[in-house]
Amino acid sequence: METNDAIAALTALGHAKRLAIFRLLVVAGPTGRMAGDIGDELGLPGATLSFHLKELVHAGLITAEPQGRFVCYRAAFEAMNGLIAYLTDNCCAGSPQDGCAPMTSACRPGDACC
Amino acid sequence: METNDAIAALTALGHAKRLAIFRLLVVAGPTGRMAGDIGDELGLPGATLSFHLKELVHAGLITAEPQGRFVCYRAAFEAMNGLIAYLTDNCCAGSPQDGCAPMTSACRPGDACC
DNA sequence: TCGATTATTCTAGTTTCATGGAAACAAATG
DNA sequence: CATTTGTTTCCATGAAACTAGAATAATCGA
Repeated sequence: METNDAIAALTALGHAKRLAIFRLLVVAGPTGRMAGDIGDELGLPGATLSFHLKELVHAGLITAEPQGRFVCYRAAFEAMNGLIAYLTDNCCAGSPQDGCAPMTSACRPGDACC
Repeated sequence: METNDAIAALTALGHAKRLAIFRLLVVAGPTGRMAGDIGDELGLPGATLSFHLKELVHAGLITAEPQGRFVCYRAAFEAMNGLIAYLTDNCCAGSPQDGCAPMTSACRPGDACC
């Protein structure tokens, strides 16, 4: 993932309503959710919802698939994983013995940090 | 990690200069870097650097430790890992068989998604 | 075709953030 | 104590983001 992509993704997620939308779609999984469904669940006016959905699509974090009158939104899991990889890339300059991170569930055996 | 903490962290990272600072500290590992050192490396004026460092500290992503006239900044790896865990928490409502994510390096065996 | 439903774009008002020079502050040094 | 060096705070300016009502576009059922 490029730096600019990471910034775009992080900026998009750094907002309460967009993070709520994204989390909703992450939990929903590959099935996704309809736009109106999301708006109902989060109590967002149409225009506001549409604005934030567009931001998330533009950041590459979700995808939109029109289905007749409806639009199905889904989390882009590859982008999410790419973002996570970007944040941890080359941590501690690749010297695990530095013990930069505690052994948490977010650490993987092959990581530089762990 | 609480939702508000995650938002604060994501907002802080969603900015080119702050992301550069954070990445620098992630690569530096537990040793950390001095404030002036960071400013030199990234070419930031003192005031601007101090502003962004404060934002990152406030978001819990880095820590500051005064050492005489110097201040050593370090990445808060636990916060970083907590943020990553927040993003992926309960993905696909805990049904791995949905195949919500491809098997990437960011996926761990125990994940709901993978 | 017509009306109802769903979603997006337009638009304007408000708020919030980023920048960096100058000044202030703190700690070490002579 | 005065000076130097490293860092932070103050502040004014300019830029960008958020919100949501109203208008618009697209689709479906009757």
